[in-house]
Amino acid sequence: MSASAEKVDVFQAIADPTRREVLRLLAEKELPISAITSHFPISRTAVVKHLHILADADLVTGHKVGREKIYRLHPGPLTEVKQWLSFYEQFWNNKLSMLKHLVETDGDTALTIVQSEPDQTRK
Amino acid sequence: MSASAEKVDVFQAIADPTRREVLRLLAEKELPISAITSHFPISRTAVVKHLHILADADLVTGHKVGREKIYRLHPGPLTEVKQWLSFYEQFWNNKLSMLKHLVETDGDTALTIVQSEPDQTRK
DNA sequence: ATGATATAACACCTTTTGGTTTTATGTAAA
DNA sequence: TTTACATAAAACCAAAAGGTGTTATATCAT
Repeated sequence: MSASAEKVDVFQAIADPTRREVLRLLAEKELPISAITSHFPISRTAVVKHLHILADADLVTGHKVGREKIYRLHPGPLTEVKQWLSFYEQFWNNKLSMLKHLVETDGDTALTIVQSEPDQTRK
Repeated sequence: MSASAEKVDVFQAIADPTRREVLRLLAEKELPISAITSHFPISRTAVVKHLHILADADLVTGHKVGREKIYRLHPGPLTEVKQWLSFYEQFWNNKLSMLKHLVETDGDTALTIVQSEPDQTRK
């Protein structure tokens, strides 16, 4: 519920490389707009727009100190991304990923496991 | 190195809700374009564009079988997102996050811990 | 061969995005 | 009280995003 309160999706907020870089900067320490701007080749106005988007996604918060507006990282919403990702981790954590997921979620799957006899041709 | 080979950033690829839904569908099983389209209220052409973006981000692969083009999930590039996220996990895993990160990464930080004298005005 | 199906390739449209410059406002310092 | 600084707000712009419809091509089934 900042100035705009327009609810930006966190996935969209982190889609832009400049905004990700802003988050990285703020991870080190909170910074006023001018300090953030000095790290980029773009105008202050453009940086402010990015900050508003990040604020609307609740990824940063800003508070005024004197004539400066200090922005601070607020990483909470990133948990949504983490949760989303966790669903896909099963697909690279083991080779049987697809099959495993099918078995676990689709009760109607008729899955026949063919148990091979021990190889008696050897020895 | 698909048809377009235009290298789409994975963060941008997953920014769109429709594309995330496509990934979720393909997580269950590989599907032809028509089957994917039937899950959305948008045109086939629009779906194909989303698939191309996902393919350019290497998140899906497509192969032709007869007259159908079958798309399959290829979750590998999501590790990039996971790595990016892991950097920020420290910020919600413990309360001292900001300070801890500063101490660990900035060797030049002159951090003075002011040890207060026991309060002798009391008692 | 013919017709239905599945995709591909275009051309086009509207809204959003990421950027600019300009103008105004509040605060600190001389 | 000027002057400089830091931000805010507004108008504007080009390009990209997300969508549409049309047309063409390849394949499967009759």
